[in-house]
Amino acid sequence: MAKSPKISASHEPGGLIVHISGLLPSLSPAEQRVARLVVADPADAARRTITDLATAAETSEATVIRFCRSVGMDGYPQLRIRLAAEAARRVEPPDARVVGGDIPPGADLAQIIATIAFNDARAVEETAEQLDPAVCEQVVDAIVGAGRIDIYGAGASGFVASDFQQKLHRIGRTAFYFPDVHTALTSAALLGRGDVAIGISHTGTTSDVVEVLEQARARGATTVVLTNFPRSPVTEVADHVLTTAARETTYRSGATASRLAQLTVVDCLFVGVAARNRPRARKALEATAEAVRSHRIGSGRRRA
Amino acid sequence: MAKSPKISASHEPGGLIVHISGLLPSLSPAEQRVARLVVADPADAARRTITDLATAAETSEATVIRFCRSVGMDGYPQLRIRLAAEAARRVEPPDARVVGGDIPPGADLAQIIATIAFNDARAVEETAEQLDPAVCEQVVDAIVGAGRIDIYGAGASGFVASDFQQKLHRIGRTAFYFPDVHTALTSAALLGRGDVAIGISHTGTTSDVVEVLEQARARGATTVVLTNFPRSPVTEVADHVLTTAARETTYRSGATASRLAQLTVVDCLFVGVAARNRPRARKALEATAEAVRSHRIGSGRRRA
DNA sequence: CGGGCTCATGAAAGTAAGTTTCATCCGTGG
DNA sequence: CCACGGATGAAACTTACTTTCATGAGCCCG
Repeated sequence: MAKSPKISASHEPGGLIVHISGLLPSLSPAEQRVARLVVADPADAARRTITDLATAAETSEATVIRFCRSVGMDGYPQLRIRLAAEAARRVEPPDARVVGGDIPPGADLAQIIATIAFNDARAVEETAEQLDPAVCEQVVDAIVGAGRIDIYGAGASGFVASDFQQKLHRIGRTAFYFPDVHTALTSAALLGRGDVAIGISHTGTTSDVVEVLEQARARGATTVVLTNFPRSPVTEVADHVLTTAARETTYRSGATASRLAQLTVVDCLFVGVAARNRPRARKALEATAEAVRSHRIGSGRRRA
Repeated sequence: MAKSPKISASHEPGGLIVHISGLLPSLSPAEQRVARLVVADPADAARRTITDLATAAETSEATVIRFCRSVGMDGYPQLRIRLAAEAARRVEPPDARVVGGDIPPGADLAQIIATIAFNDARAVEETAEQLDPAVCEQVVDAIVGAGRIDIYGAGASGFVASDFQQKLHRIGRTAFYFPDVHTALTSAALLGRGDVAIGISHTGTTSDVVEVLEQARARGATTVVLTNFPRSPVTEVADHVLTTAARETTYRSGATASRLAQLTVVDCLFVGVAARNRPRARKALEATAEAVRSHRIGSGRRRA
């Protein structure tokens, strides 16, 4: 009953391929042919059926099975999935993505997508890393205790401001968003101690936002700003400064990365506020979700 | 005419799991049980035999096969090796961040921030991975050649629609965004061949968006939809389907991750369109940037 | 030089896995 | 109430995988 060696490959966390090529010389000729195919292109081998692989190696299925056993596998299917896993792992992302740089003129869409996504994801991650939880906490405190929350933002930041307003509203906080300076100033004039004014400005230089926060602060409201530039003019009129970390300098991509970063911060604040009063917030969310249900098609799953 | 848009599963470099969770709602109950097992632990699923998996999902082998086909695989073995590859690739962050899960009740803000950022960044990355450049290209073509572009989106998706409109407008494309159904329908009725109608709906079940696209399509316009669920009702009225890959199921975080994913896709399309006519787009961008300069404090530099 | 040995090998039999077919069941809308 | 269409699993079927076994090549020793 003296059978094949069967070198344990189960303790081969990283290198099945290495393992195989290591004991390649100890294999029989026919098995070596199989081994060489496998080592040459693991991913391809994983795709083949045993018969297919046997044919490619100019041998029989039996030999392939023997090969499997020789390298420590139970059988062909096991080898197959191990190979697939192995092959997948060694797909390095060495592709030098342009970090924060411009899209090269000749780029095709696949490249464009990769570059944009990379930068966008990066902006979100880096923003989170540099966000000061202590400041967030203070802002959350202010919002939770506020009688009223006014939110301002012009242009692209206006979307974010509006989003924030909608979120707070959905969990029952009294929040307003003003798209234009005049109504914003009017509203700010009516703020008082205990109220909160939040300004959003990517550059931190939007005069409208500065003016409104100034007004709000003069009335005794707590002022908060969300900007990418921690020393911009707007930070001078803010009690609390929250910053995003988008590197994007050009308007090339319409400042989407900074928008995403802003939305992420807003989301953090929102969840922070909601977490303060979980049951009530949950109930409010459910109620609002219910309200739009009639505009949905089908209650369960969709289509066939 | 009843052309159903193809759900590109063959093209799908990195996100089989994401792809599956996107399709989850469109699957039959028994298939959903299988899908859930697979998504929960791909590596484990890859190890199982079809009979084994069927038993675990309390169903028959036939259903597992149906599931394979539903997600675009040829059969079970193919699914298996793809799963193995997938599982191997995702080098899980050692830090046990809640992926797509809920924020634990006792969480402090630092945790909340980390969790949210992780999920948000993930949504962006995974969306990019599963985006089909070919479809994007077609959409870009349509936009570039369009006489007029109408964009629709309700609720949260409305922000994205509006953002898209603004972006296109800034580079000189004639684009409109309609916040309410009635004006949208009116506008859609005036579309014709060569025009483009773009609908944005996270769930894909927003009846307003479906109606509007239906109308637009009937008038001969090219219809495009951006959704998280590739087999939702809205995809039936779309010539081109673009999908996001946000796993977020609860409304806990106000669907921010899906919003970010949508914005990323919009950004890709925008850059794609702009890249078609670089000089003109650049000039347009500069002109619009100039237009808001007077609302900025300081002429150029900030900080000290 | 040849008998008996080992070992590699593939043909073929055998078993298990995967796939297809089909009858049944269930809910839906006329 | 019936017709219909979709979902589902049992079973037939096909393909893939595994085992068995006979063959034959090399090879050592008589």
